[in-house]
Amino acid sequence: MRIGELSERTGASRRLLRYYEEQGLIVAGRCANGYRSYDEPTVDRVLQVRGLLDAGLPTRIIKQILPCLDKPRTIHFEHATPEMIATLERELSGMSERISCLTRNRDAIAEYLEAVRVDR
Amino acid sequence: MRIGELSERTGASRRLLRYYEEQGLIVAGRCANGYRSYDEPTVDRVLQVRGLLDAGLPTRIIKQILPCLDKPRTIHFEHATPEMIATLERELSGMSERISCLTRNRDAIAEYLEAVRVDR
DNA sequence: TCGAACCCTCACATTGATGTGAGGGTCAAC
DNA sequence: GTTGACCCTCACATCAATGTGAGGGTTCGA
Repeated sequence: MRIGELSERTGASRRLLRYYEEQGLIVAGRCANGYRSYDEPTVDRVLQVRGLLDAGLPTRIIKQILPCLDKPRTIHFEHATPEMIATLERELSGMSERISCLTRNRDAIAEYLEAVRVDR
Repeated sequence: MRIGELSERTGASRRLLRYYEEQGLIVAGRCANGYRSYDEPTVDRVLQVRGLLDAGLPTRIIKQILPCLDKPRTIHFEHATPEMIATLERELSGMSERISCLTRNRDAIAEYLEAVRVDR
């Protein structure tokens, strides 16, 4: 699959896909003519990257933890260095915090909407 | 309270607090000498702003929705214009999506850590 | 009255994630 | 063989959120 199709299927612009590659988040093969070539799993990969980015993780961290998260869920122990684990733990608690904060605020908004709706 | 204390109590740099003010996210009174002066509730306000920012909302949206979210939980109906409600609904679903995405990824990380830990 | 520790504004720098455009190949169809 | 839809690299632009520093007041205690 070339970049155009990947872009369409993931919703990420071509530019962005090149950026992700530059950042080491995805890999692309090259055709004889220089065109990037992607395989099927890359679609999921991109979606996951976008999810993590959206979660507020910077590319540099995503790049680190991505190898642990790919499906099929093979556990890659070779990545499980102590630093890696520490990073994951840090991100894990950061994400949990973010989730609860996000949830709190979402609920507050929902509650507000509820109140406003009832009152109309 | 002056900016230094607010900074310490919220963890936001002085610079950042001035920025938030510039963006209309917080308000500051002024002492006779020109120093900014904050009241107690501003502490919570700043924390909430940081939460929302961290949740991925841009300052421009936060500024819009903040009036609806302040405690004490008075519902300000005057803000409940149709556009406001639409904005809130959009953000609400965006946040929900983000929450589930974040949760998925967090769980994946947790699972991985679990597996690695057990194996040691 | 001096210095430390505050505060102010202004303004330029940076980082991360993107957009956009220039200049230029590739390829398939017509 | 030309056109249109792709692709490439390079590089500059932008936006939000910050940092940083210059240049300069204010307050307060020793």
